[in-house]
This record gives sequence, structure tokens and C-alpha cells, in this order.
Amino acid sequence: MDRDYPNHLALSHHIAAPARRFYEGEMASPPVVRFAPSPTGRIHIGNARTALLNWLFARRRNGTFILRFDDTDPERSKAEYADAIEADLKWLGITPDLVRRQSERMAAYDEAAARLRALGRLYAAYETADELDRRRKRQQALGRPPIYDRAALRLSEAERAALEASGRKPHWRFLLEPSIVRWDDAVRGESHIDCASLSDPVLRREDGTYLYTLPSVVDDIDFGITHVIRGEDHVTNTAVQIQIFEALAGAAPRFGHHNLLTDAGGGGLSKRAGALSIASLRAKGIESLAVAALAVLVGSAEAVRPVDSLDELAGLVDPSHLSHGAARFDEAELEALSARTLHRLPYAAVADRLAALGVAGPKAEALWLAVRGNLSRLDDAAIWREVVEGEVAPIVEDADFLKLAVSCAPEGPWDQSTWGAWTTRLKELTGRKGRALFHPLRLALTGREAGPELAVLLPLMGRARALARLSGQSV
RNA sequence: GCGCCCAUCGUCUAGCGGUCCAGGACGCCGCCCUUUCACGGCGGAAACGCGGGUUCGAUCCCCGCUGGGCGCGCCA
Repeated sequence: MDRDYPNHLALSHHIAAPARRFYEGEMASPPVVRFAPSPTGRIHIGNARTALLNWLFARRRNGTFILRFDDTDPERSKAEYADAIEADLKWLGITPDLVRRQSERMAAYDEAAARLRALGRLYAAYETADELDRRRKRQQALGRPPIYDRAALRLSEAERAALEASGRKPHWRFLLEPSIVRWDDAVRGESHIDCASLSDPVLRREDGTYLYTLPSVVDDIDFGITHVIRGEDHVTNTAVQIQIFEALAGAAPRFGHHNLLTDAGGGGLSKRAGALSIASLRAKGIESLAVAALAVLVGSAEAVRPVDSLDELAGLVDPSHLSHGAARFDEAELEALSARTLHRLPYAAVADRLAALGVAGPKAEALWLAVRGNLSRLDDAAIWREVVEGEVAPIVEDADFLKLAVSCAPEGPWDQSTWGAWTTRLKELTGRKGRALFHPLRLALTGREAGPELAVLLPLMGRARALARLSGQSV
């Protein structure tokens, strides 16, 4: 890093000093990563994958995770979206160590732009957006790559003066060196991009505002980012950014580009981002732990499986174990994983959420353990609370049989062996077995076709309630 | 159109020239727990895109084709 680069914009006490060092071979100090969404909408499963990969990476290595809002586009950025994104991340279990906004750091970008200009790497260009658009289309039509021709560099002083005199304001482009930029990608290994095939990127608009590229690099430098983990839609940007990093700081952080997700049909995800928004998954009652697990495990060498915590998940995630091709994200698989996640959650992990559903008190844990294996969403625990201690309208399929069941009901108190003894007696009395024996009882006792084992439900339900329901009473 | 990346069971993948008549996970099917639905346990079916090379020998290396993802913005 340049010695003379001003340090005053760097994060001070928030981040341990060693974290400011850029990546150098094997990691010596805890990493600093960032997730940098633009607050122009809610996040979907694809964004969540990036956020989680960063968070889990930092978490496992005692690193720092920064949430950085790339809100340089004042037209589209909204504070409400930023808040919503933070809420979505929190639901996933991600709490940033630091939150920053690019809109608050204009001075730093001005300073960096001035340095690039002094270095001869930033030049004024006067084409209008329309002109550039037409030019691109013409190049495409001719079968040529749509690359900026650097006409601005060939302007004479007189031409430039005339343009300025006519009121034209320039936008500013970064002068790319025509080299092949190489880096060792944390996911994809040795990578390279030929910058001769790229346009000089516009860093600053004619109105003085910045595009994503420069602020991103400046922030990565000033915040001491050691690893940039992002989607592979950014690989081409990497070449450009490495050149800017080198111009500004002498070195670039380590990059890792994870594979992208497609929808169940194999198409790009952005089109149906709404359907797979974190908010919608949450509204459907999907477990956040399942969303997190599938988001980072799919498309990796690790088997998709339920986890008990994000820490456990962190142990399963490694950038080098991600595959390089797009992977399918199937919502049906998510729902199945969510159910399996639920089936193993200990009471302590869900006590608060259960209490909010009205499942609390001394019997709450026993109820949870009795029903969790049967749930596909946690909210359904409330149904079984109703069955066990609330009111249920029994379904009477065979009144005579139920009457017989009442007449031979064991005396209390009931325990887990009660059900077996009771049904064995009924079998002897009627010769019934299988579905004919159990189905009418389940229907009357719970009002439902399916559910947890009655042997465990019965003691929780109690003798009086059970007998009343078998008699057709709603209790 | 040009560039980058990818190509193994339905899906996510392991495989890094002989160890593969290809391993795991989910899903599916069957059996068991149970004399019910579900949960759980056990077992089974199921794949190397196509065509050329290289090699004694290709899933693994090279080329082409096909298919797919991404990029080529005064978006991020």
C-alpha cells in the first residue's frame, strides 16, 4: 500500500489494526469482509447467498463483517430498502459488525478521483449517453465488441475548449492499461481478464456523482477489506477494480467469486426475485436456518442438510468447495429442509417463538418434543396446543366404536403406555386392526387425519378431554 | 455478435489416466418401527451431453459441437 496514502478515512477503533493489511498468501490475521447491496429493493435468495458466504467466512475466522450500502445512485436508493435489508439479514441471523453508507463518503471519493487524475488515469470524456448508446449499437451491428474508442483522448485543446464553451460537462473515465490482469480467485483458482477487451469504465458522472466502481474500491481500501466474496457476475469488474486498487493502494484484496443460483427451471434468478425474496420465505413460515443452509450448501461439495446453528453451518462452508457452474435453487427442496430443520430443534432454541404462539408453561417442552417431528412449519405447533389443551371439534366416523372406546378407557393418570393398552383391549373386543382401529380414534381425539403419535399426545391431552371428544363433545 | 465460466444419477455434487460395471446427500420406490397418517431406521432403482483426437488405457488431458450461466451501462 502506498505510504503516502492518507489514513484518516480508515476505520479506526472499530476494527483491529492487523485487519487493515491486505491478503498476503496464507491468512495471518482475521479477515475483514463486506456485503454491499444497493438499497434499491429487498434481498432475495441470491443476495442472501452472498451475504451468508461472507458472514460465515468471517465468523469462522473471527473476522469482521461490514454491511455497506452502495447507495451512490440517489435516484434509486431508498432508506426504507436499507432498513428492510438489515431486517432481512437479521432474520437470517446476520448482525453486521459495522454498517456504512457510501452516500456519506463523497469526500473520500473526491480525493481518490483527484489522485487518479494526477496519476493520469482519469480523463474527461464529452460524449452524451445517447451518442455512446448509438455507437455501441453500431459496433454490435458490425460484429465488433462494444468497446469505448477513447475518442476523448484524441480531442485537441481547441476542440475541448469548444465543447466546454458550448456548455458540455464531461464525465470521467478510468484509463485502463491494456494488460491481462490475473488473480488467484478463492473460489475459481487462477483467473484472468484481458483488459484490452474492456471499455474504460466511467467512474464519475457529468453531474459529479459516482458510479459503483470507484466508491467500491475506495471503501474496500479504507475499510481494510481483505476478501471480496461476491457473485460471479462481478468477474469482469474484477480486472478493472484490480487496476484501480493498484493505482490507489498498490495492492488488491483477495477475490472470491461464487457461482450463481438459478431457479428450479434453470433460468436466471433475478427474474423471479420477488418470489424468492427473503421476506416472502419468512412469510411462508420457512425456517431461517434452513434458508441459510440451503443458500450456501447448494452448489457446494457439501451435502445439503439441516443444521442446528449458523456456527455449525460456518464449519461446512469453504469458498474453495463451491462449484463453478450455476446451481439450481429449488423452493420445494427448501420446504423439505425447513421441515427437517424443525424436527431436530431443541426446545430452548424455539421457546421464545413458541411462547409468542401461546405455547408456554410447564407442558410446553413436552408438547414441543411430542409434536416437532410432525411439523412442517413451527406455527403449526399452535394447532397441537389446541388439540392438547384447547378446544377441538371431534369428527365422529363410527359412533358405536367410539362409545365402546369410552367404556373401556383405562383409569388415570395416563402415561405413554396408556394408548397401547387401550387399543389392544379395543382390538380384542372388536377384532379391528390397522386403519379401522386407529383412524376413527385419531379423528375423534384430534379432529384431524394426521398428526404425531397418539401415544405421546394422549397423556398431554388428559383423560377427561379425551373421553369427552370420543363422546362427540367439542372440548 | 464478442469475451469469461460450466457440463457426472430427477436435483446438489465426489471423482483430479488404471483404485469407477462411478461414491455421498435430497427426492423417488420398498421394508421395518406399528395392528393407522406422519416422524425415524434400513435397503433399492437411478448418471459420466455428442463427435474427434492423445494414450497400452479415458468420467478424468486436448480440439470441435451442442446445451447452460454470466458479462459487454453516465446500473450495482
